[in-house]
Parts: sequence; structure tokens; C-alpha cells
Amino acid sequence: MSVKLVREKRRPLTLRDVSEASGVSEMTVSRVLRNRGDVSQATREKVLAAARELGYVPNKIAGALASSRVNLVAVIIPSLSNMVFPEVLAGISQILDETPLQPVVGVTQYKPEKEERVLYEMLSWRPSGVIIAGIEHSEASRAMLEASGIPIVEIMDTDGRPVDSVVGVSHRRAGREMAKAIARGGYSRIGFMGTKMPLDHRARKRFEGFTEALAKEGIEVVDTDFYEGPSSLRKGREMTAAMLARSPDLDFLYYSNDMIGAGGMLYCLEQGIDIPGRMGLAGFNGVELLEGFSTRLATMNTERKEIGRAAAEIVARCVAEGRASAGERVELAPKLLPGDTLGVKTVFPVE
Amino acid sequence: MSVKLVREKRRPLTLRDVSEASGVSEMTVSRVLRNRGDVSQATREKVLAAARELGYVPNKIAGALASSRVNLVAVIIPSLSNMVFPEVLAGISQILDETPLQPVVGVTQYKPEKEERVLYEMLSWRPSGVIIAGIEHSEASRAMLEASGIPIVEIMDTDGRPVDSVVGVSHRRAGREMAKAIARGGYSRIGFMGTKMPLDHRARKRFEGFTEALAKEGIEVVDTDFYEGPSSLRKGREMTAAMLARSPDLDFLYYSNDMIGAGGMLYCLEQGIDIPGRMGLAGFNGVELLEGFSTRLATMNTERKEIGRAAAEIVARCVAEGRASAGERVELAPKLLPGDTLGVKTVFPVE
DNA sequence: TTGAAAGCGCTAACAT
DNA sequence: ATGTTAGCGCTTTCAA
Repeated sequence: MSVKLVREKRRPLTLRDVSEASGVSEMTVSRVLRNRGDVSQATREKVLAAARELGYVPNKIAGALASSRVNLVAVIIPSLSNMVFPEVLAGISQILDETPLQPVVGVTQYKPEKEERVLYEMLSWRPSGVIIAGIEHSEASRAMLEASGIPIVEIMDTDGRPVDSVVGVSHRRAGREMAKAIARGGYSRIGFMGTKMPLDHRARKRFEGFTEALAKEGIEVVDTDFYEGPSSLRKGREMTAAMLARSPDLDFLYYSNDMIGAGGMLYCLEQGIDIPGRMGLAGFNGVELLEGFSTRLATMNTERKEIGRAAAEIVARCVAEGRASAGERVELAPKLLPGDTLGVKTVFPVE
Repeated sequence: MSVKLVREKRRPLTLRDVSEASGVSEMTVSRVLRNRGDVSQATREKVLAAARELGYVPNKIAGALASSRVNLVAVIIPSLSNMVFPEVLAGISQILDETPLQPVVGVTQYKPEKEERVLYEMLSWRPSGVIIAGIEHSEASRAMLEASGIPIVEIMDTDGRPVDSVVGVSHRRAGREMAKAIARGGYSRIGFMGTKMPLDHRARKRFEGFTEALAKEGIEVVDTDFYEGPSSLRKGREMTAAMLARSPDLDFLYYSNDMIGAGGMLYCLEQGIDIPGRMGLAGFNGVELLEGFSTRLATMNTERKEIGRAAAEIVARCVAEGRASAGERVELAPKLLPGDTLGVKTVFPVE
């Protein structure tokens, strides 16, 4: 006959339990568990044995309150389904893994109100720093960041006035450089496809830089199309089909990201369109996916992982030095990768 | 002449500051900020005005300690770069957004030791529940989960003995069903490509189910190749090229995920291989990417978002009802999508 | 409807 | 090397 021990709603273990089980004061147990020196080897072993035996898991809530130290870094990004952000996160983790700091991720879905809520929520856990995508925030969000008293790093975008530090690329400049490359290639009837602008400041800035630089060359964007929702190969394919049906005389398609760009490229290749002679194509980001196609889409590589690393390093340094801000500015230069789809226009449509 | 106020290392605001600014006791301020009833309209407004004025952000650390309530759900997944997991997260968020609960994500990189560390770290914040990918854990991890006293939901995989609740698909069964479909198509010389097994239990189970079911049909897997690191189109392309060079008489390639499957498909199409007459292909997951290709890769759709939703619902229900566990089991049936690459073998290689 | 007191589980700072 | 005391900023509980 077996007796089943039903512990009612188990009270979680506390330091006191470990203290009693090991016959050592709570304070010393705390020291052992935090690897502070000044504890004899014998005591240390006794305590660790007791803690393991009981299955004690420290309570960081209490620890953080008592020490007013919270080793969390709030990371606020618009989305996880755009691979760009997991890549940034990978860079952040890589750096923070070497420190006692831990990233905690919040997702805003590109909505300023959601950003505000997420930020408030995260700040209420009193993190040691904030890494936040974008440089455009609601007034309330900006006020919270400024009042937080912790290092803030805005990432991805350097066009604007940061709260504290900033790490990213100039999207305006990226747009300009793409425009210049297109003009050099002799393309002149340009179509643009991208996300709806109010949601995506970086895409907007690229587009602005792009059209401005084209204008200087006397070229204009002939057709544009904007979509909402996730970027996918399929979306790029469908939008491209629609645009080419509408504006058959285009000779270059600029996409606001590689995913729809690759979809458009697949469509053009299947239609037997001569690339890059009759039609040029370019995306943005330099995502790994592009390496999987036998025709390489032209793009501009933004070093997402490097952005994450640089941002995390700034926060880690501030925390280590006890500084409340850094005021650093890191602008990375995106690199144009012409691939196989941005060359020289050779085929001219019949007038 | 302007005077610049340099507040040294700003002490974060507390309830007391709001209390003093509004002339209301801390207790009442706390009530207002938590939307508890029993506060007069006049007082409420005074307090809210003061809090907004000061830019007060509550300290959840202290709140959680005092109330021993933490509205966090630990979500532990192997990776963010495999789109499958962001999709699960989207489902989880969708449900938790309707509750006071918040997901907090930890990433294990498919490493049991890392899973152990991440789990320990997250449990030390005393979350209200845990959603964790996979049903295989180290002994220590399993012990922590069992001792946690909170609802645990293991997701993705149902083949095994769960700690508490489980939501997912049977990967063994998925492998078997793919094998049967392949046998029905008349394919008989099978190649398999996937991740190194010890890292990926679900891939292993699919492979086991697959080979077992094939064996029953008298078919065997002729060639296999396993890789480490991220799955990419390029990897699929390269591995496929290598395998076909090595084993030119294969008539079906089964990939452990859609990403490498799609890469392999692109390679085969470019080589002019007749699909599905001479060669069949299949992946696993049913990712959106596949919709972007004009040839649809055969796959089995696992409802990741639905898995996330179901898991979050279990946790939310437990928390609402104050239960420490649910013991639920939700097995979703993956659906075979034959697409354009799993048909009937019609072309037989010259002997 | 409001307030006062006690304490959540830990750690800083000071003994010893 | 170890122990004691006094909080951290909030919420619970009870009293008014």
C-alpha cells in the first residue's frame, strides 16, 4: 500500500529553508548562492548540497528589490516575423551572454500605442538598459525613455535625434546610394514596392532618399505600390505581376525589402524577362535567403547582427561603469551588393 | 541666462512621491493605480493627475514581491531563426494579449545545458506558468519543472511523457504518414536530409517513424545526410547537389524541413529533373515561404500558431482558476499537402 | 472610502 | 568567515 504525499499548493522554497537544512545563516547561504567570496569551502559545500537537495531556486524578485539591481535589458522591436529582428537579437545575445545581463524582448507590431504600453510595462521591471528599434517614438514614449535614468540605445536607424545612444544605418543615404547605382546602370523608368509608409519609418526614409537622388539625375519613379501585412515571396510575386501589367515599360523595380524583392525576381525570371538587360531589380537588407537562388538579387546589406552587438556593448559598458547614459553614435555604412540583377540596361523597349 | 538642472543619478520615483504630490496616502494611490474600486472619483483624478505629471512608472518588482503575483509566462524555445518558433510566439501573444499575462521568451539554441540555465533563470522570476518546446529535457530541467508548482505546457511534440500538459503533433506519426504517401506514389529509392539528430528530437522522431513505415512497405532509405547549423535554401541546394552526385538513382528526397526542401527543389528544377515523375520531393512544416514558388513543395502542415494559442489558453485558464496544473493533452493532426512534388513516379531510370 | 501596520524574500552594511 | 539588523517599494490585512 503506497501513501501518496499530496502537498497542497506548495509554498515555494526560500533562503530560510536552505538555511535551516544546512545549519548556516541565511546571509551566508545568500553569499554562497551568489558566489561571493569570504565563505569557507566547507560551508560552501554544505550549502550547495542542501540547495540542490531541496531544489531551491532563488527568488530574483526579492533579490532585485533588496539590491535594486535588475540584470535585464529591455529589447523593443516591431516584429519577430521579419527575420531582420531575430538577427539583431542574436547579436545582442551574443554580447550579453558574456555579462550577467539578460535580454527581455517586447514586440510592438509597428504600432506606437503598443510601443508605449510595452515600454511602460518593461520599465516597470526597472531594467538596466533599453535597446529599442527606431528613432521615432510617441511623445509619451520619448518622455519615459528620457526619464528612465538608464542607458537607452535606439537601433536600426540613424536619421533623427536620438534620446541617448544610436546604432544603425542612414536609410535616407541607403536610398540615395541605390538610386545612384540605378542611374549609373542606365535605368530610367522605375517602379517601387514597399510597405505602407506610416507604419515603417525606415522604409519611408529609404524611399525619400531614393526619390530625391533619382530626381537629381532627372529620373522619376513611375509607379509605386504599398502593402500592409507581412512581407512574403508571394506578396512580391503578386505585386510585381500587377505592376508590370499596369506599367509594362518599367525597366527597374526597387523593393523595400529582400523578401518581396525575391518574390518579384522569381516572377520576372519565370516570365522570361531579360535581367538585368531589359529589367533591373533590387531589394534591401541582404538577407541570407538570397543566397539560395541561382540569380542573386541586388540588395544593400545592413549588418543586423553587428547592430545588435554594438548596441549591447554600449549597454553593457554603461552598466559596468555605472553610467546612466552613453550618448554614443554608431553609423554603419550599408554595402551595395549588385548581385545579378543590377547591371547595365541593354535592351530598350520598342517605342 | 539659463540655469541647467543637473539631477544627479535620479532616484526613481516611488508611490510615496505620488502620495506626497497628491496629498493622498500611499495605500490609496496604490488602489487607484491598480484600478481597485473603493476610491472616490475626486481622489482618483487627483492621483492620476499627479502620477502623470511626475511620470511615475510603478515598480513591478516591489509589487510582485508584496503580492506574490507575477503575471509573466516563461516561453522557452530552441531558436528564433527558425520561423516556426516566432509563429508559435505569435499564437501565444494573441491569447495572452486578452489577459494580464505577458510572455517572456528564453532561447536554448537546442542545447540541454542552455535549456537548464534558461529555465532556472526564468523560474527565479517566479512566473505564473511555463510553455516549453519539446518533451525531452535533462533530469535537472524536468525536476525543476515538476517542483515549480505552476502550470507547465510542453509544446510541438506529443511523443513521450509530459510533465503536465502537452500541445503538439506526433512527429513519429507525421513521419509514418509521409512514408505511406511516398510508397503510394511508387517511389522506392529514398534519400533523406536533415539536421544532426541528437540536437533535434522532433526531426529524429519523424525520421524514425518514416523509416519504420517505409520498412513495412519493403522500402529503405538509400542515402542520408545530416547537417549542423541553420537551415537555409542554400544548404538544401548544396546538400541536394551532393546527394544526387553520390546517389544518382534516388527517386525521392525527404527533407526534415521546408527551408532545405525548398532549396533542394530549386536545385532539381534548375537541373531540369522531371518532378514529380522522375523524382519526388517533400519537406516538413508547411511554411508560408513555399507559397512563393510556382512549384509547390509537398509538406505536412503543423499548425504552429494554433499550438501557441492552445498552450497559452491552458496556462491562462490555470492562472484564472488558481490551479497549479492542468494535465491536458492536445494532439493536432498534421495535414499532408502533396503540392506539385509528391505525385506518382512515371519515369524509371535506365537500369 | 481611506489609512496604518506588517511583511513579501532577499541583500547592504555593519557587527563580530 | 559568519551573523545581525534594517530596509528595498509595494500590497495585504485590518482598523477607522
